[in-house]
Amino acid sequence: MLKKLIIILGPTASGKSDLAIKLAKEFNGEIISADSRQIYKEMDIGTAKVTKKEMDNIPHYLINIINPNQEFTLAQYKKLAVKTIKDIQKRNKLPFLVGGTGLYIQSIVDNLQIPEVVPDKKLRDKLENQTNQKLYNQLKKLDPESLKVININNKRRMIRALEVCLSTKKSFSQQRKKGKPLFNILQIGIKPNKKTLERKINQRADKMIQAGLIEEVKNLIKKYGHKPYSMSGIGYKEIISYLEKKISLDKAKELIKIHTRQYARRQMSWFRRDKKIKWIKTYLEAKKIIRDFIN
RNA sequence: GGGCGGUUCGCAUAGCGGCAAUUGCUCGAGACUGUAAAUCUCGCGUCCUUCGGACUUCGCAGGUUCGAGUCCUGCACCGCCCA
Repeated sequence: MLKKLIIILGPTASGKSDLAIKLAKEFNGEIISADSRQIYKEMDIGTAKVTKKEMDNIPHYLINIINPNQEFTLAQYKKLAVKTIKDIQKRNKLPFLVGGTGLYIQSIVDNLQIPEVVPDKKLRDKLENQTNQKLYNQLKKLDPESLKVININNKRRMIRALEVCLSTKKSFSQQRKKGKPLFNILQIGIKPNKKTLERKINQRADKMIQAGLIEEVKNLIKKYGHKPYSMSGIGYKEIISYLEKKISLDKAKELIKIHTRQYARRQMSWFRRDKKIKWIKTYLEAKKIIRDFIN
């Protein structure tokens, strides 16, 4: 008998965190974050982390787990998340996986079998210097199937596919498999209407600036420089451009809003694929679905 | 009042006689298994089921031409300079 897991997902700024906290209070739950940016310590304002106070004594996991100059991967996330969820279940609490990183969520929902090939920096650098056409030709030989899913212009993903092929001597596409379900899962999605979401996104961006996003970015640059991958997130890259005097503050704000909107769109296009998601509008709807699910 | 320069798909931009018209952004749709807030693809005048075809477009009104976004004339609006 699989143990139960509730997933709360939705586009950025849709109110997932608030909803999840309320639900966790209601159902004796604890929260595991599924957010690829909130894993970083010291990146609080720009990633819209909930504050200690907002957490309202509900334990939150997988937030603030690594430094901004460290690397983090899907495979690590999956291991940590599964372990954390099981741990919560062992203590007879209801785990709530909450976030907007579609791939992270899918790794749990579909129990993705991630090829155990650790990123090989040297190989990646070497491949990085080759032309896309060359990488494409090589992939065509080693794993033609993968080209159905990877475009010739997508160097990053061609490199990963080659990395897996070369290291395992097997094709990458053969190894992208789903495992047996790990949990009995209920997926709840928040789908705000477009106008509302756009308004919330804009308001949140302005609030971030007021709350000291610029200071946060300055401090991060001082400690880690502006090169780490963590600084490529929305809200950070734009403020960096502003601090480097490439754009005005108004322009930076505008770009943050645009990029966030585009991100929300990409998230929705990811979520739309999963027909198991139950889309809701209100807390009460969510509460009812969960009640039915756990009884 | 005079002299230039401009007016092209939401915004910006190309176009100097064969064009439904370039490019970037926005916007819309989509892909996604160890970087995923990343990376990448497609679409974007209207209509037709398609390779494709039909129709309407480049400030407005005329003109030249087989053919005009492109040349000519007039008008309107915007920008800069001289008064």
